[in-house]
This record gives sequence, C-alpha cells and structure tokens, in this order.
Amino acid sequence: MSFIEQANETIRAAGGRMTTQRQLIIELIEEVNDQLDAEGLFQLARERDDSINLTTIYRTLNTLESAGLIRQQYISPDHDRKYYTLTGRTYHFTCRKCKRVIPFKSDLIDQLKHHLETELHAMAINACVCVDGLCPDCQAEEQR
Amino acid sequence: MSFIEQANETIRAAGGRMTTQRQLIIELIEEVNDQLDAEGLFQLARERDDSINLTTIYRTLNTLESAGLIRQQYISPDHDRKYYTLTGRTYHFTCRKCKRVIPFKSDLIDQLKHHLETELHAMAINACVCVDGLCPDCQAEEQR
DNA sequence: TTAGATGCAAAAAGTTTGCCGACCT
DNA sequence: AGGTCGGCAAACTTTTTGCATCTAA
Repeated sequence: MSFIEQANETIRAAGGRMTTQRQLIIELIEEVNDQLDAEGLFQLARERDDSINLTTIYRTLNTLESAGLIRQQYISPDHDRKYYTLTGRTYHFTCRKCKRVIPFKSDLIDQLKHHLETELHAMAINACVCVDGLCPDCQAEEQR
Repeated sequence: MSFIEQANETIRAAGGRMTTQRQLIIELIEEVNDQLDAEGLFQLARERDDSINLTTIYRTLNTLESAGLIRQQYISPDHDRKYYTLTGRTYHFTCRKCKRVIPFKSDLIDQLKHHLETELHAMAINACVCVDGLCPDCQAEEQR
C-alpha cells in the first residue's frame, strides 16, 4: 500500500476527508523526502495550486501529525520553525557560524530511549535532538 | 569566586556594566537553581523590583547567554519557550498526557557529542535533547 | 561625561483561531 | 442535510527592536 493510500485510510478512519489540498501536501512531503517547514511547503504547493492558503498548510500538517502520518521535528537549537518529515529518524547538527546543517543518524538515540524506559519507566515516543557547534570548515577557519 | 562575582567580571570584561537589574536577575537564577523562562523570571523579579521590565529580562538573558554565563535550553518537544539554567546539563522527559516533566541525566549525550566529533569532525557546543511520551502513571492509566 | 542600559510601545515571526461560504457523502 | 474543510483576516505568543531617557563608571 502506498503512503498516499495509507494516509487516505488513516484520515478516513478518523472521520476526515481526503481533499485535493491534503493530497497535494502529502505528495509534496513524500516527493521532497526531506525536512520541510510550513513556509517551504507553502511555496512548493503554490506552484501546483496557486489558491492554496498558508493556514491550510498548517492545519493539514497538524492533522497529519496527530494521525501519526508525519513527524514534527526541530532542526537547529534556535527552534525557529517546525519541520516535518515522513519518518523523522534523522537528526541534525547546525553550524553556529555558517549555519550549515549536517544530518546524522545515531543509534545512541535509541539507546537513550531505552535508558529512559528502563531507568525512569517512561515510554519514549518522540525525541528532539539538535546539536550545534562548529562544522569542520569553520573550525579550520577559527584556527587561523 | 561566587557566581555573582564571576558574572560581574565577565560582563565587565566585555565592556558591560553590572546594573541593579542585572544583579537581581543573576541572583534569582542562582537562587532558583532550576530551569527558568523569561516570564517566570519576570514574575520573581517583580516581587523585588516592581519597575523591572520584561524587555530587560530578555535582554539580560541574551547577554548572559552570549557571555557563556547561563545556558539556554528547551524542555518540552513543543519548544514553546526558552528556559535557562546556570549549567544546563540536565535533560527532560515530558509526558504527553499529564504534562509532567521528569529531568534526567545521561552520559549517552556526551557519547553522542563524541560520536559527532569523530564521525563528522564537527565540534559540538550545545545539544538540545527533549524526549516525550508517556510517564509511568499515564501508561498504567492507558492500560485500563 | 558618555557609552551603555532601561522602560515603554510597537514590531516581528511563526502559528492558531473565528467565521462564513463551499464542498463531500 | 449535515458535518467537514478551505480561505481570509484577525488574534495570539514569545521574543526583538527603535527611541528617548537615565545611569554607572
């Protein structure tokens, strides 16, 4: 079953409808397959439907997130904006100087979740992990 | 050297001044010795100086953070507000249902920083780690 | 004396809400 | 017909900025 089909089913199961706007937004998230914020999604969506509204983007994003179809994430420690992905198992390092974002994966995060479950008996559902500092290039530049 | 003295020195070294407002804010952060947001600090500060302004709180918090005297942190995955502490080496688990916040420490986070340094050659300075899910009580309740 | 800090009000940025009309089923 | 959804504008929340005044050094 494709993601669109799955989304359709999930939304219907919750008593909702698969509108053209929702379909477009889901398609874009799937296509881009990377972190997207509401504004970025809005820009892309307008290319295909120039009557779509930012509010609709926000509302759809919230609906999809509540349904568990997409995942909300912050990228930089500034936390200026919320980003969304389908899976969201990639974390991000942001350079303080050049603002470059380097994605990374680490099983330490799953270990951390496990640690919480055994030590605190807390069931971890989602984790925000943002790290910042200096990227290799900016470290080298700093050295000079 | 007390924290106040250290703060005084650091601020002066940066060409700044130790005003009564700054002193009050620093004292409160040290006294409370826990996560504080701008609004919470403002409430406390007003009890001792009812002419203090929220803007001053924000500006002082930013000044102290730039000077490396306090650390900025987010607590819940909502990231609604910024919190500050002196040291900031405690992370937080937030329950989705009852909103309870459980602080925790873990060296996995230092391991993660180390991992980033060896794998990405990125120098980690600060990390935001917020985990949410269900606390033991709410899990039990869910079961019923 | 004078750069730096404060207070006040207003702006900014991201996100949410209220309302009404349009659309699905 | 009845509930759901989208568009628009306005509200909201947290944080920042501009400007005149004041104050520490």
